[in-house]
Amino acid sequence: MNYWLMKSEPSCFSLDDLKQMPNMTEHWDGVRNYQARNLLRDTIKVGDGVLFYHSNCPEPSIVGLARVVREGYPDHTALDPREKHFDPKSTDEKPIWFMVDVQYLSHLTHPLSRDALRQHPLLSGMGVLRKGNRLSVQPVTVEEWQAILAINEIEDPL
DNA sequence: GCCAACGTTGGC
DNA sequence: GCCAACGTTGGC
Repeated sequence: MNYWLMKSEPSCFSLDDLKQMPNMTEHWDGVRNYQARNLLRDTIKVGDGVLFYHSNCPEPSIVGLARVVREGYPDHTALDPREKHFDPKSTDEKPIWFMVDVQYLSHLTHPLSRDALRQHPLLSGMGVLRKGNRLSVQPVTVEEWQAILAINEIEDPL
């Protein structure tokens, strides 16, 4: 069991959007960074926990929880020329980019802003706070996961 | 909108 | 293989 933080711009795809999908599930497509790709393809497993992070918005925050319900498979949006994230180097035979499916679990009653994370002794070291960190999928420790659950007074949903 | 940090590209 | 130029990310 591993834990991950996934970033999304709420103007593009928010936690509410995920909740409103059929089965509250959506594929996490469009990642075009090799380090994140490797995680999506090789490391992230069904049942892993996901912290849903809103980036590039007035108050960037961890806003909710999700879980992985399908493991790495080719990102079809890389194969479609009409798609924004189309990549001509990726093919059906040799896909370059991968995605997983994530399912909505819950909103946090106390979303955690960057300031809130910085002020918490167990969360101030989180990767998402590091300067220049642009990884859109990044690992979270079990301590960080549990601290966030404790702050929100919720049982581990996984 | 600004700009720093980072990844990628491509000429050499 | 180096490195400058460029595009993107993302906090502020």
